[in-house]
Amino acid sequence: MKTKRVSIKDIAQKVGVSNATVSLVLNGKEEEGRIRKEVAAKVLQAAKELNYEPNNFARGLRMGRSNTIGLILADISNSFFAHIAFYIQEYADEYGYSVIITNTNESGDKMGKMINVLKSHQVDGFIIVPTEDGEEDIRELIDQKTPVVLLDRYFPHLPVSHIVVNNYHASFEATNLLLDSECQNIALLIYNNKLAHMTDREKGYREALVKRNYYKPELVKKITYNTIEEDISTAIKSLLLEQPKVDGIFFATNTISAIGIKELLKQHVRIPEDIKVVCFDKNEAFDFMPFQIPYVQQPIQEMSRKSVDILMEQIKQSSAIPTTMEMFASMSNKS
Amino acid sequence: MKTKRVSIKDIAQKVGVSNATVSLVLNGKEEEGRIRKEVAAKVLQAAKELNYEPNNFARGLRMGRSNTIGLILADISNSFFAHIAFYIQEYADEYGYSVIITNTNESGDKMGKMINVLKSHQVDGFIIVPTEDGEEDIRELIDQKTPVVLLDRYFPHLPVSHIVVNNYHASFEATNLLLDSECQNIALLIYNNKLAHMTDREKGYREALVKRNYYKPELVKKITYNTIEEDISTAIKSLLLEQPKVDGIFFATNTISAIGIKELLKQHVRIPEDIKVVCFDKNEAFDFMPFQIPYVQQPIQEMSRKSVDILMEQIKQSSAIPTTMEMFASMSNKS
DNA sequence: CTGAAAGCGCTTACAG
DNA sequence: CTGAAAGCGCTTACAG
Repeated sequence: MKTKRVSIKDIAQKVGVSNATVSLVLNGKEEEGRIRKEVAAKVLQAAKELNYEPNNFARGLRMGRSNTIGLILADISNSFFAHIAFYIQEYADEYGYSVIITNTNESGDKMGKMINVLKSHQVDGFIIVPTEDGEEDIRELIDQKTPVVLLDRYFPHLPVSHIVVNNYHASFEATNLLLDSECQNIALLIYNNKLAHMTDREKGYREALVKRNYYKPELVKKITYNTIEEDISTAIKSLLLEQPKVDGIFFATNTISAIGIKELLKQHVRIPEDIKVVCFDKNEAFDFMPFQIPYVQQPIQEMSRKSVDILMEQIKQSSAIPTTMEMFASMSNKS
Repeated sequence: MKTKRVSIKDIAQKVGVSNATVSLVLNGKEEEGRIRKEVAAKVLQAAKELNYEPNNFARGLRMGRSNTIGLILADISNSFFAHIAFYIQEYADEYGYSVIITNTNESGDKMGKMINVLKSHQVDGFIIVPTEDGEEDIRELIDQKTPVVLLDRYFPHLPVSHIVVNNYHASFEATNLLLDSECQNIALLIYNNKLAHMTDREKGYREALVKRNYYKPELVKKITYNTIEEDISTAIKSLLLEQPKVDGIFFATNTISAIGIKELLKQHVRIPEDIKVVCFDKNEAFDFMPFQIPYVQQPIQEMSRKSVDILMEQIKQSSAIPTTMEMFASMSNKS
């Protein structure tokens, strides 16, 4: 059994003042409440002695705010998102906010559920990496005027703040990198997924190739998240049979690249001699390769910070216009 | 501005019953409160129509429970811990609990701070991967009778539930694996850290070697977390100068192994021809190596589940005796 | 079978 | 400069 909580009342009794005075002092509003310095000191002293800890429930109930934000990630075990979680927590802390992190595993059902869980915890706002079929859930949040910022992914028709990289541009650059190294038959492995950040990536790839007349639709392989291993294996095998030979591959995500490169090695493809490779996002494993793998480097830290900043903005002034930030990624080999 | 919240009172008014009735129905206590079926149906109907969402603050304030547990990790960007977070969230959900995840980055100061943050959120209990200097903070929690379960690490003199693998045994086995492959000069890279799980690992290594008269203290290299890159690089370089030549290395953690292997490759050491390697915990990068790396495989999923089970036990029956579980890790190459 | 009422701990407008 | 009091939304013992 927890020992009985110490409440403001206990402090008030001990010092011999009213609850109001204690509350004012504890919240650093002595000025405003014009409390005498000595009284304030006594209160603080007593609070420390009694080991007082505020009850956030009572406070939240009264104030209608929780000083907590909900972070909904699509896959917490992906290092890209794990780092995002890490930074967001850091920055939120600077605002005096804590973060409840939850995970959807790319399931739309779970996203709806997580939103409800977090709502019932009275979070003041959301930072969400939405799932493919999550548009309706996000729309509901907006309708309810809940502060929300989307991160990494967005829905083009939804008036909601979002922080993303310019995926089109990043993919265009990544593809150009392959073109510049003399590749002519460049494949793309990408999720079979309607989210705009994904279609933007495909578009960047396509336009870079079209521009040089190298675009071949049959070299675009779509991967389904739930059957990722098999799909990638099948895709790679089929690409290796193509004529003329595939000499470059652009992997459109972190996870796809990890599995894809593994499969290439398994098929005894030499990188980069046989096939050159470019990836979206870094994978830790790249460090261990005997060859260098260029990748699109998203500014994770800045994205995290901005998403917190914008959310705080929205929480403060409740009528905020959606703010959108598109950041530019850099290529790992040029920095 | 958020649209005004729908409260129990609104439902009560709409249906024409009292708050009590609504509350009973909403909590599935119609039986207990012997509410008429029709009334219950009406209430549920109205709740749905009004889009009612319970206010957890009011509930928590009233009940003195939050149905939330606090998870404090030492390093959320380490995939070992990221997976733990993932599973704990899953299992907690089965109990109807949500999880607030926070991160200490191995800093004891931050751990104390996080405990306070979570307390102020009225979590019902803690699952903690403690930092080296966190013993006092944990002791305080115990003194306050707060339900707490330590995970992955523990303090031998603290009467507190903990779930760990038998680190001694796992390291003993790992070292034996090297011995069985004819290694005679086996080095250890391990954190310079007094936590029992670390010293147990060193002990397992040492005793396996002592038993065969191969123990050489100079082959044990201590790494400091904050200067990990330099320390490992220095350690590896110095090991490569040893005579007789080092022919095996045991890396005592996930992160150490990742950086250590990177350094070995950089020094053009061939694995396993020149030096055989065994690691504690899997690193994703291992999949990409042209060689197999045996590693100690902790039962992450079971550890996560047990830690939730035990915490729930403690939360329910508040006087619970500390429960300790020591699980056995397996070697990756034997399963 | 259902309602009226108390109270969880806090903050804040108001009165003095 | 400080206190008394209301009220946030819920649950639950009690009365009927």
